[in-house]
Amino acid sequence: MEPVTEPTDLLALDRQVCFALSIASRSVIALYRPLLQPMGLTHPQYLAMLALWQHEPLSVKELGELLQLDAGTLSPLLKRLQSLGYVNRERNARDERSLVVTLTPEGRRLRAEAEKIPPAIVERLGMSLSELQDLHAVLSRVIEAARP
Amino acid sequence: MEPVTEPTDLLALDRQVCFALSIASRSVIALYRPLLQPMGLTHPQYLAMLALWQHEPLSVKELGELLQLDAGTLSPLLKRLQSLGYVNRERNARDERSLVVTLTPEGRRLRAEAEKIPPAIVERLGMSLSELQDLHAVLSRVIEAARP
DNA sequence: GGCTATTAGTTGGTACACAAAGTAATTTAT
DNA sequence: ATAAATTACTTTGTGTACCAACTAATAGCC
Repeated sequence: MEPVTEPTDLLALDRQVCFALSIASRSVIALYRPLLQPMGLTHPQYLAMLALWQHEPLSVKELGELLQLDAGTLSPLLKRLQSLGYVNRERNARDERSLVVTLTPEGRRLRAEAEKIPPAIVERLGMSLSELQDLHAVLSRVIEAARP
Repeated sequence: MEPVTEPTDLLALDRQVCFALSIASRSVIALYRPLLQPMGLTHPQYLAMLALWQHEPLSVKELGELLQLDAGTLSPLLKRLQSLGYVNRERNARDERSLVVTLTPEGRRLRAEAEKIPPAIVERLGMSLSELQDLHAVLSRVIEAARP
């Protein structure tokens, strides 16, 4: 019987970048889970909060551009953030189609808590900052390269 | 008004590795979508097929270890692969708890089609092989570092 | 001004991903 | 040999992701 995986096997699972990307993404998100749980946030919700802490107020459309998510994903996510008491959702008086998403005082307060997270993750990963910067740089290249 | 994002802002969206990881993963998967669609596969299903082409037969447990997915995710995914006619699912005669997942002739045939995908993706990304290898290496480090 | 096209969000459908509860088969410990 | 613990998988519930269809509001065009 010939070897199942030849040296040149293009389809070998362990050499697929897309496979490594999926697993790395899920693995790192899993590290956030216990840290986010006390705030009641999922990882995508945390990313939305990051965007709001930095750029509030934001419309659903703007948030979608920042997070590269479509409105169909964000719409229910924002409702959950609202029912958690972290954001307000109201129509834009100048353009009733548009939704203005803002932070509640509670949502703003959460920022101080959230600031503990990045260092905790870096510590948990135990990778050097320069390596993480490298990673960030390559990922940015990939994101740019994959842009439609 | 003070600048929204200070140079040292730990929470700036665009410097979060987890954010770049999520988007890169979703962006790359999006490149696969049009290539997988003719075969009727989603990206997670494609990864399961990769694992099977390389290691068939596999139990749900083994597949879960390879793909780092739990049985609750794989169970319905495999049923869909079965209804597509690509895999068989039958109980292991030696241990009735265990499911033996094998490829159908149709599933095995699909491999030839699938071999066109990796080069097409690499071409579409337009990144050098060495850069992709770097990426794969860093991602492997991250996956290892994040292991529980 | 009124018709058309575009835009912003919402809703519903499919498919993960993960946690937790449930089931049936097998191991282990007594 | 049997009760208890473990294991492999299934099922259910929640929350994304993405697509497509839909609604309502605005912008463009004549």
